[in-house]
Amino acid sequence: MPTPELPAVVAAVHDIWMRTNDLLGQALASHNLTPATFQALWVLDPAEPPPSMKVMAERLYCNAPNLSFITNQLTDRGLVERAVDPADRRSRVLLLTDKGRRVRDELVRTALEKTPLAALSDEELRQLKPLLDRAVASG
Amino acid sequence: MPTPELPAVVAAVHDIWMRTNDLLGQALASHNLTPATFQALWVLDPAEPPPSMKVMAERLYCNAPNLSFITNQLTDRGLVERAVDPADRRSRVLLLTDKGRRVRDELVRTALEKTPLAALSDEELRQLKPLLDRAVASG
DNA sequence: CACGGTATTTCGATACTCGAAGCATTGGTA
DNA sequence: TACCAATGCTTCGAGTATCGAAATACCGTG
Repeated sequence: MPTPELPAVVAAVHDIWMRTNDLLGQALASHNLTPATFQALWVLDPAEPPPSMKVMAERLYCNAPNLSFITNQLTDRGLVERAVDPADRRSRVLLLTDKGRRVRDELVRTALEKTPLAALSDEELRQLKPLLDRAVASG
Repeated sequence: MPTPELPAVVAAVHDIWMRTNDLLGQALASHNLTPATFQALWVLDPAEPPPSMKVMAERLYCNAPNLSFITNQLTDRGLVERAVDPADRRSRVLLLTDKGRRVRDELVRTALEKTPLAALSDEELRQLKPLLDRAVASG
C-alpha cells in the first residue's frame, strides 16, 4: 500500500528536473551543449580526482558506448580530454580543459540560478537536503 | 550568493530521477516502452479530462513535433488514441485505450515501488511534499 | 606465456529532439 | 460576407542520444 504522498512527490521531482533543463536551454545552446553533455560536465567536479569512463557511466546511469559518444561531443568542443590512467592502461580518465572548467563554472552557476529549487529559502533547503539524501542513499 | 545546500539538492533530484528511470528499464522494455513514452503515459491521468496535444507538450516540456512523435509511438502500440476536439476542430485530444489504462496502471505502480523515494517513510514524504510543491509552484 | 576477465571503442539500429515549412481551422475585421 | 492573421497540429530533414553486439587493448593469474 503506497503512501498517498508518494505519487505527488515523484511527479514534483520529475517536474523540477524537466523545468531545470528547460530553463537552461538557452545557456546550453550558447555553448553548443545539450542536457546530456551538460550532465556529464556537471558530474566532472574539478575538485575531485579525474574519473574513469566506467565511473562516469555509473554517475550518469548510462552504458559504456553512450558515454563514449558523450565524451566525444565534449572533446570535439574542446571541453574535456582523455588521458590514459598510468595505474591501469586499459582505463581512460576524463580531464577538464581550461575552457571546460570555465564553461562548467558558468553553466553550473546558471543552473543554480534558474532551477525552481532556487526559489526555496536556506531554511527550506536545509530541511530538504537530508530527506533527499536519505532517498539517494537507499540504493 | 547561492545557498550552500542548493547544489547538493539539485544533484540529489537529478540522481533520484535518473535512478527511477534506470530501475524502471526492465518494466518499460517488457511493454516496448521507453522513458519518454512512459512520461507521456504518466501525465495522461485517466481521472482527468483528456488533454490536447498542446497541453501535453506543456506538461512534458517538449515542443509540438516531439509530442507528435511520442504520440505516434503510443498509438502504434495501441495505448492511446487521438480524437478531434469538437469545441475546436484544429485541436486533438489524447485518450487512453483500455490497454493503455491497464499498462499505465501497472507501470505507475512499478515506478512507485522502485523509485528511491519509496524508501522514505510516510512522515518523511509528508515533510517533503510541501517543500517540493513550493519549488514547483514558483514557476 | 597463455588465457579468462575488464575497460573502452566501434558499429549498426532505433529512438528522441528540434527548427522550418505546410495544412486545416478559427476568430477578428472590414 | 470575404478576407487574413493567428493557432493547433503534422511532416520533413538533420543532428543527438541510447543501446546491444562485436572488436581491441590491457590486466592478472596460473
